[in-house]
This record gives sequence, structure tokens and C-alpha cells, in this order.
Amino acid sequence: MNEIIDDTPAAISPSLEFALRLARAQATLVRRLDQVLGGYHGISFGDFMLLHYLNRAPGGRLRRVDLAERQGLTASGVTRTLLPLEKIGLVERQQDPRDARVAYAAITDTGRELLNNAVVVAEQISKDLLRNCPTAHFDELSTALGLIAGMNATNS
Amino acid sequence: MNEIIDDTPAAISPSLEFALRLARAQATLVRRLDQVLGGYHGISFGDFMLLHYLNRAPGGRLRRVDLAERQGLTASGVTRTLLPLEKIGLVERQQDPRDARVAYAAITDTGRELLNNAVVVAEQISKDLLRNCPTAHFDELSTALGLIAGMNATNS
DNA sequence: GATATATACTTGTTTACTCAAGCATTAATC
DNA sequence: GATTAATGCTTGAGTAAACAAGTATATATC
Repeated sequence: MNEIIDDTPAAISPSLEFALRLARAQATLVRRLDQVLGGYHGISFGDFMLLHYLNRAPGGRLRRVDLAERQGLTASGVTRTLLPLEKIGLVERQQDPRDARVAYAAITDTGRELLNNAVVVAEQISKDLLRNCPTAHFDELSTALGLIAGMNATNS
Repeated sequence: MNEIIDDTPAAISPSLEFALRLARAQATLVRRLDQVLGGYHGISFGDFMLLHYLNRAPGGRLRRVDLAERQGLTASGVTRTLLPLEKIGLVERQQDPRDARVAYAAITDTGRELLNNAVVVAEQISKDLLRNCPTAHFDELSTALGLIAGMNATNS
């Protein structure tokens, strides 16, 4: 009697497969955006996101803690990311008159200008990366990613 | 005449919004999986993915170049990631008799055993992270991520 | 079949992050 | 209102990655 040996590993769950693909998709996306944004504007995709979050926030500023949450970084990571951006004048430091602990990061006019140019490039690349994706339930997909990120009304 | 001043920044394109959410979702996902896998099995999510890709590959092994592609790392990143895994015996180095340049990374029995246990944990966490997501077009969403990652039949 | 080019991998150096610890300020508790 | 706890941020030390450069082997070209 011959035995049929199947050494194919057991298939993993759809959820885990999703997680693996998410990680891989993000890697290619960030690599591509880093490269292009770096080439054209001298900033990383992380810097770009940071400027975008500031720009979108009321008053063009956010506490470092809130930036960290949006960026998926630790507080110390934010401190260090901001240093060069402050140095080249894209972001400035602001105090809170009510609470001496907080140090806002605020986008400057220079920062806005650069951001507006960078957005054009970033949108092109994003669009290109998604060119093969079915557009049918795109917004649903986008919402799902927001949910995974723990996004809600208060931290858009 | 009163003017209504709208300093709300222009909305960004759906594609770019998608990219931003993808980055953020990945950050929370990796953080969570790193934490749990590290606690239970002493490996990072990156290590876990690496073992999984090896396990899934024919013969339980891959060239370092191919691992890099799957992991979204550079070749040097792979070399250094593998060192501790080889040291603790989860992965072993193999040669190619046909091509002396290539050094395969192959999963060991110990590695498989650890992976099988880690998969259970990783699946739980993934499932939990996706608990709020609409399940309607889940597979479509997963496929889309695969497309972004540049996945095709030859590099599953 | 010699020379040029490409591929697979490793190593030195730098950068960007984390974690742990610390300081300053505010809020809570008694 | 003094003490304890929590919050916001920074700094020192360690780590994981990238990039650039180098070695070794294989393939292509002439």
C-alpha cells in the first residue's frame, strides 16, 4: 500500500493572511513613497504624514502625544522626528498657556507650501500603487483600515 | 459684507487617504503582534513572517533574496535577521549544489514546532484586530492588499 | 575562452527607532 | 494645602534597519 504524503503546511486563517498582506503592502508602499518624496522634497513618508496631520488639525498644530498616536510612534520617536523638521523651518514649537507641560508642534507657512507640493506627488504615487485594485468597495476597504488603526471621530 | 473664512485644508484624494490609513493600520498591527509573539515565543512579527514564508515554500527553504522580497527588507536586513534565528536553531543555512552564490535559509524541525504554536497566537490577535471590520468583502480586501504588495502566483 | 556584466550575499557605517529612566508640571486624594 | 499619582515631554543606551561598498560566483558577449 502506497501512502500519499502531503507535506503542504496547513493553510492559515484569513485573518492572519490579511495581516501578512497588510504588512507586505505597507512595506512596498512606504518604500515607494519614501523614495519619491525624498527625491523631490527631501522628506520621508513619515515626515509627510506628520505635516499632513498637523495641517489637518485645528490651528495647524498638535500635541506631541497626539502626533505619536497618529504616526504609530512613541513619544520619543516624535521628539526626534521633529528636530530636523524644526531646524529646516517646516514645523515650529509652540507652548500651551494653560499647561506648561505640553509643547505643540505647529506647521509653518514654509511647511504648508512644501506639503501642498508633496501632496500632489504622494497622490500620484498612491493612485499608481492602487491601479490594479478593484474600485468596487474601495471606500469600505479604506474604512476597514481605519478601524484596524483604531481611528475614530476624535482622531481623524 | 462679512466674509466667511474657511481655513479647512483641502481634502486629500481617496488613494492617499488609503495610503495613510494603511500605514497607520500596519503600525498598530505590528506593534500588537510584536508584543504578544515576543512575550509568548520570544520572536518578533518579522521573525514570525520569515518562518512562515520558509514553511510555506517548497522544501521549507528560500533564497535570501526571495525572503527579502517577501519581508519587504533589503538583502542585508535579511542576513542580519537570520543570524539570531540560526543561532537558536530555528533556521539553518543550506547551500545550492548548482549555484555557489546562493545560501538558502531553511526552517528546522524546532522552527516548525515554534511556528505551529506561534500561528495559534498570531491568528487570535489578527482575528481580534479585525473584529470590527465588516466581513462582507473581506476576501476582496485581502486580495487588494496582495496586489498592492505586488504579489502574484510565483511569490505567494 | 577571455572580458564584461549581472546576481547573491556579507560587512562597515549611519540613521531612526524603541525602551527605560528622568524631569517638570498638573490633577487627584486625604 | 500637602502628598501621591498621572501626564507630557526629553534624554541615554541599545537595536534593527538602510545604504554603500566589497567579495564571490555565474552568465552573456565578443
